[in-house]
Amino acid sequence: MASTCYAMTEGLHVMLVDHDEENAAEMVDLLEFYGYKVVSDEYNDLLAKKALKEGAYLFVKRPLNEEIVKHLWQFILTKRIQKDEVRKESEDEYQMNVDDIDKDNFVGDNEKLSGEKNNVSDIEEQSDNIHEAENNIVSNGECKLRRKSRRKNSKETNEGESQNTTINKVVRRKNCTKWTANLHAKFMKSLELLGEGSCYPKQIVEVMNVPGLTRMQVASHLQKCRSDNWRSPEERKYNRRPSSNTSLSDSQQKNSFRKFGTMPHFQKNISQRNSELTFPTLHTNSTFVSGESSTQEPLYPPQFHVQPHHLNIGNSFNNSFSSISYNVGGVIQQQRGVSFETLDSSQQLQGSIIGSTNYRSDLTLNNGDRHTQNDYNLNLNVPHGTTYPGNIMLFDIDIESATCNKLKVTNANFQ
DNA sequence: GGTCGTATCT
DNA sequence: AAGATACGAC
Repeated sequence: MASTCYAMTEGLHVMLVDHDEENAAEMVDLLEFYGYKVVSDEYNDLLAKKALKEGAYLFVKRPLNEEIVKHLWQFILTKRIQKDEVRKESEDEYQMNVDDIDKDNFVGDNEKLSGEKNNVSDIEEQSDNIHEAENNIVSNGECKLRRKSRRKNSKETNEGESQNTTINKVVRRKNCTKWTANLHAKFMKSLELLGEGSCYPKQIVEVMNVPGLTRMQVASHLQKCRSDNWRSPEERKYNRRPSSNTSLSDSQQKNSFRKFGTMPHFQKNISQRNSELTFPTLHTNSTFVSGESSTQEPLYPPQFHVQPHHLNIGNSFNNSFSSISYNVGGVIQQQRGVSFETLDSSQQLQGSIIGSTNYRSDLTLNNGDRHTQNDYNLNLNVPHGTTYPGNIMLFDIDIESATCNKLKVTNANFQ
């Protein structure tokens, strides 16, 4: 690789989709020369605006100028640095709170956290989602250890060997997950999919397929919903509920027997909320480099429309997407375990070629032999005998982390 | 040892 | 009061 910027572009996985195979091949060559994978198509100001608004890092007019390609990484890196700084600030704030609480009790744990922070600051190798996930994992792990430790100490206390276990009683609360209407809608839809009697937190987490969202968080939310003690932020804003008569009192809960896998009984506004899950649609050809969405924004799936022959291009990025499997010409069916992105895409974009990326922890989404656990799936579902005008999008995909779902890529429709 | 539902905490 | 955590049960 002759480029001096190769060191900077090497870690950036960019995906190119173009209807013009020949042109795409050239672009691939050029971008690969600089360590990317890429594309381009018609330039459109409105589309550019929307793409940028939707989180694209850069909207590039075709043909790609070599200088732009050469320095493409700077746009991505700038965004990443900005996001990293914001994240670091919030983490510092969080760390201050933790220090206030823990001071002397959890020196070891704080050191552990500091280690995490060092990793977090490494923007070349890490991304937001994986950080959230890791933080959760660490947090949960610590929680479990604390719990076991407390149980053990409790046991010891009962046996008269230890007298003071309060040192382990310090609780470090992690940052709260904001259950937005959108996230809740996803949650509710997963409940619908799983069905009455099968609504278990673990399954819900898997179906929701939201990176960083933990089973415990879902369980907590499920508890709130089952007792009808959760309202969307909008509802909270406009009508404050008088002290609850609707939810079960503690004594009532104690007296009732455990019901496993039950679905929350309240279903209001589900359809309305579901509408928030529809994805932005563009009706022009496009070329853009995708960015990442913030954690609080709706999780739009990466979607793209390609011609079947783009799979040839796909082969060109096979090498760099070794963990990605392709499912060509398949029909997306509603089935347990399939993420909503796929379901919604199939429902909304019938007859279209749909590509979506999904990060799943342990569920198999397609029949691809190359699918392995903890991999990304890239499904290109292409109706047979259909041709489409071209479209080009650039995805910034970090294979080493769970960034895929955070990519907010505006899909485009071609008629 | 993992997950569940419920109780309790912040 | 939302969301995290603790905890006993399975």
